[in-house]
Amino acid sequence: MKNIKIRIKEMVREAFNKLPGYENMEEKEISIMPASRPEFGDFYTNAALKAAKERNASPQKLASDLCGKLAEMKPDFLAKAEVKNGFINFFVNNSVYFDFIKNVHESSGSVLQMPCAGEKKVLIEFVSANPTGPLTIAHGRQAAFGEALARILKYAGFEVVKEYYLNDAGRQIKLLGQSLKARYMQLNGKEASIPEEGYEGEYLIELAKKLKEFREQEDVFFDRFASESILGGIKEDLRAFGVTFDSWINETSFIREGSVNRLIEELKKKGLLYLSDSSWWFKSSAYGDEKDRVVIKSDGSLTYLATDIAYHENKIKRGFDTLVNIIGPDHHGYIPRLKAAVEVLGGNPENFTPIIVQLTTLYRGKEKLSMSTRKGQFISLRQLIDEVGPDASKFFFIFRKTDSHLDFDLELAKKKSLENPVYYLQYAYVRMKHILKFAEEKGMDFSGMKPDFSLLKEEEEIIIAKKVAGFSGIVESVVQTYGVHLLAEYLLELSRAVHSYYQKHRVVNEGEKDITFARLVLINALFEVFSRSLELLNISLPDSM
RNA sequence: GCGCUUGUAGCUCAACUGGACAGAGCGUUGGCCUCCGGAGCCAAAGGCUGUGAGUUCAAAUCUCACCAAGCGCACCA
Repeated sequence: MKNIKIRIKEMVREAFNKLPGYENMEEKEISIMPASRPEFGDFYTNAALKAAKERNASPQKLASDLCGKLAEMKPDFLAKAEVKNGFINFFVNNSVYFDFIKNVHESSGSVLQMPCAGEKKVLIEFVSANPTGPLTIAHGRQAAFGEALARILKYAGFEVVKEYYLNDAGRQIKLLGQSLKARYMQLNGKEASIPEEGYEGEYLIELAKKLKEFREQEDVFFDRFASESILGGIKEDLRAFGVTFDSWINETSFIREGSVNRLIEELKKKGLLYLSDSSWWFKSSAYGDEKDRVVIKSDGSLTYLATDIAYHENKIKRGFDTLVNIIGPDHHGYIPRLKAAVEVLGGNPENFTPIIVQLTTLYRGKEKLSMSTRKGQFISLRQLIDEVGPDASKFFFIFRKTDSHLDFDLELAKKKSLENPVYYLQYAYVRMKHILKFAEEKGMDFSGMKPDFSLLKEEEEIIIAKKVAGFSGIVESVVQTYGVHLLAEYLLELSRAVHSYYQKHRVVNEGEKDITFARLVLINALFEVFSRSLELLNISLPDSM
């Protein structure tokens, strides 16, 4: 079944076509939006206001002309359309929503699977933390968001690849190796100190203990041992968190294959690199960056930007239409130069989509937990998972939009009360399951029956039917805006609908088989969208509490 | 000093990208347990959208200037 919004849109377009001077309205000129209050119907459009302005006409008159045409067309799904203040309000027949419920029932939910995105390849690069320390909660939020976004885009029909870019070369790894070596020496009773700007976290002491039985080692050994062990820990944490990657790609591979050097020569030939102060600069300022950036330092070594350019060339060559980079706010200054790189490499800068995920502040009740990565005082993602669990963590990370700073209260996340939205969700989920199970246990036989939705007249039942039908619209909004939190909010709305309905009306009544069946079908459809939404957000809920 | 993000009910946050009287949850106050799990439901109170101007039929949303918080401003990532 076609999305009700699309059907209204097509109808409005047709009505426009019947009015002289308004033929061939552009796609974006007609937007159909959910109404904000009941007296405005189910949906409304401001198309008349916009179109009239463009053409210096009276919006009121245009709106009522349009409405006249709509009335002539008499679409079966519309109860009425009326004009108010130049807006056109649409009142949809409730039967449309129940038809949809019926479809969900008959297809066992597969009608909910509706690709709406068209064929497009999307690369989502996220987390990409250096293997120099355990993942932090900042990475956790990025991981939770990236995974959910990937699932939703895939659901909508995109081809999606989740990728982790591994900085496994360079100064940071050296510093890490030296820090580990210092810890190792200390454990063996020798004088040694962590290098300037080195890593002081306790995790290196733990790692050094594992090395205790080894003899004196070369520096390279420490570099490799430290980064490989830490990477192993990162992978374990991600597994515990339920986040997976389709592809791991190493910085060193671009250096080893020579693609960095080749690319640098090409850019030199194109005049995009120049020599100054015995180092090579990328002309990023010509593409919107505030200044040019060094790619080869005066000592001859490469900056990270050099390999990043090679990496993004690689992304483009693999044929992705959209490049999503999920990063923390501390890297936002890096965006203009990467965008410049994408542009000179022949990619479309419009499709380069950086998403900045703002920081999370942890609270324990009222107490703010301060964090410093360098000193090694922080709550790692692993500690968070151990304390509040992966599912509650993921929900809290996801249900705020990415560009707002997040306050995460550990006490709240663990509370078993309705202050905690995760419990509210769980309870709704369990209630639905319980109803369905209860009905089954009663052994009522519905075989051969068709649900009669005309029996469902309660306000709460109509609300549920509308919410279920709204699922595809929510998915569509997420695809357009990358606002994953919209789906989390939708889940809370569904939960509210469940609790409210449950409180007022009994679903399973042995004496009234017809209405029981219709209600069960409704609850089942609701359960179906509920489960799918959870799956898209990568959150699992227990079957009982 | 410059740049990015944020500022909305007591608290945590929405507002479908410029739409109608700015909405939820928690908290507060007052009601609901014969009956599928009351870990719930219903109702009320609560707002000059940080401040001040501007753009237009229409601004929380766009422009400018201030104020406040966070983060950046390297031949570090």
